[in-house]
Amino acid sequence: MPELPEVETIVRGLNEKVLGRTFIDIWTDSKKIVKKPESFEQFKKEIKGKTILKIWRRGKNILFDLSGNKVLLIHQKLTGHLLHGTWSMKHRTWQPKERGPLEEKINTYIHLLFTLDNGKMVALSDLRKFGKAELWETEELKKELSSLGPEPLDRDFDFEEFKRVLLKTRGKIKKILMDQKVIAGIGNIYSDEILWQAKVNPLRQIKTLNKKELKKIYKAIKEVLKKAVELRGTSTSDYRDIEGKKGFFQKQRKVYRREGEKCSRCGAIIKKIKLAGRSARFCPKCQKV
DNA sequence: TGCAGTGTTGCTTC
DNA sequence: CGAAGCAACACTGC
Repeated sequence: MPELPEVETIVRGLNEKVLGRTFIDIWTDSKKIVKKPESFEQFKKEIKGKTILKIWRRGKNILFDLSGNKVLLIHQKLTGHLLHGTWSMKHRTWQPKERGPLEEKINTYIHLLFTLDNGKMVALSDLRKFGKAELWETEELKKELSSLGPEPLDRDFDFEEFKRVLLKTRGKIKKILMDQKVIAGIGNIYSDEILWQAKVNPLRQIKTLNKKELKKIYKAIKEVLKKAVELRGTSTSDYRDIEGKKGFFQKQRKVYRREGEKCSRCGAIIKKIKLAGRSARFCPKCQKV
């Protein structure tokens, strides 16, 4: 569900709430969500008593640096929500900042619940159960994460680095932008928005892009992602932050889930097509093939 | 009613 | 090798 800006918002929120806290208990109703170590019991045993030193992000992965050289990795995939608050297990209820039908549902889909030493909790709610939690040794995790592409908002992700990673690949630009091994953190929403801003058609083959177009895509990556982080992510559907609050980027998205509407730049009708098994939205007039 | 679609990833198949 | 298809799972909307 969440891409880089949403995950960044969650990480910032968690850093404000749970830094220095110690895990005292873990509950699940769905042991399969824990992928590493293999048994949930082992996972629980190893995390209990560990203190949270720092929370950070690599691509769309949320990482809790723990005492004892361990790292807890959480990936929310399509429908995960990582939340902070207090729940009564008897009623499985949560008191989020906003109330509504989604919040009620989020409560029912809580499958992993960490209790902290101040009585607060961190919960992973996930309708489709694609999300995962893993416990790694710090050194092992470093190797695991090294297969990801560069962080697009890092200062050293400059135009040269962008060209270097992009021109190694072949295929359609939209698919490549979403490839986590090429650049980390971009998914369906932001690849659509980036390509609209750069005026590049999602079907364009990498090898046909000229320098001017590459430059525009590079610039759009930085600008769109930065803006989306500022606006705390996109909630066109069910994305929420750790307190249950919506983001604001949906108000200024240009193409994502806007098929049939007029392009704000040229007035043509936004089109939706199938690309690499996903839907892609773009303006057929200002993003010509 | 039934089936395509949904923000992800990784494995299998060709 | 790359590209495509699909599975993991559950719900919504046409």
